[in-house]
Amino acid sequence: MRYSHQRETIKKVVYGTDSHPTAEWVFRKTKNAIPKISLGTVYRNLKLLAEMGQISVINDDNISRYDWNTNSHNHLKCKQCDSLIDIQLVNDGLISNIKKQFKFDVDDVEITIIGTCSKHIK
Amino acid sequence: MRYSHQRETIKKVVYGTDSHPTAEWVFRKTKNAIPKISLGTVYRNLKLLAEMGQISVINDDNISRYDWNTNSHNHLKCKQCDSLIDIQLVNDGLISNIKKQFKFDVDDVEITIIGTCSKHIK
DNA sequence: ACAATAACTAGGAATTATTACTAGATAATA
DNA sequence: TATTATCTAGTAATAATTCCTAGTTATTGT
Repeated sequence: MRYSHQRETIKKVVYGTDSHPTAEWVFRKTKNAIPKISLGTVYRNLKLLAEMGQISVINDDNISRYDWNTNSHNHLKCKQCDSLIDIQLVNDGLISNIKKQFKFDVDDVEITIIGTCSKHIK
Repeated sequence: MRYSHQRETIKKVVYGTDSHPTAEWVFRKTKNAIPKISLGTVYRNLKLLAEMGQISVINDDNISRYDWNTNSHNHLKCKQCDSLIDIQLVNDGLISNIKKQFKFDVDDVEITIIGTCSKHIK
């Protein structure tokens, strides 16, 4: 893998936000630094960065969002403002339980709590 | 809402499988009964059935899959065979914990366990 | 420093999943 | 059974993403 200015910039953009941005958002943001960058380049490099384990991909309502936080963690998703908030739930026992109960080898546990965040509870 | 033969057939197709099928799969299956049915009709009716709470929609790797089981439940997702298996995890306390800790009103808890199912563990 | 070259990019075309549109068909109703 | 509002087939449009290609750039050996 060769160094690329585009890829480094894209990575910095993703690392610079907690908003779990879409490819489109990363594209617009990266354009500030590299006006001639193309959307395809953004997609290709987001994919590469994910494959290298430098960012992670979140599947949200059939569109991909990206996250600098590659540690296993969970999300609160607010239906009002569509924001994703990182949280850390402890699943001690859950994984070994699943393994025993279903003979299923667990790689990751994805938990998304859907609801209304504090800003939108009236 | 008027009765429609197409919609009833689509509903039966979804209710007839545990495989969490895609729209495309439902389309092909429904064609056996109604050869002239169109893909758009399948999509429209899957959406209507979901809005009426008669089926539920699962977001899997940026494509929608449908489920007759509308009770809140969780999934084991096997990376090898791409199958989704229904499971029921008890989250006693989790919801009230989230509510207290984050002032977040919980509607639903989505849990997907990613890994390898018994068929593919060697 | 320079040439060779493999990897990378911009730009646009292609693909995939899904939704929108419209003229004609059909279920409900009176 | 005539009316009408809803539904369908077929097709066009849209959105997110990937693919393709000629030209550009980082790297490596000289």
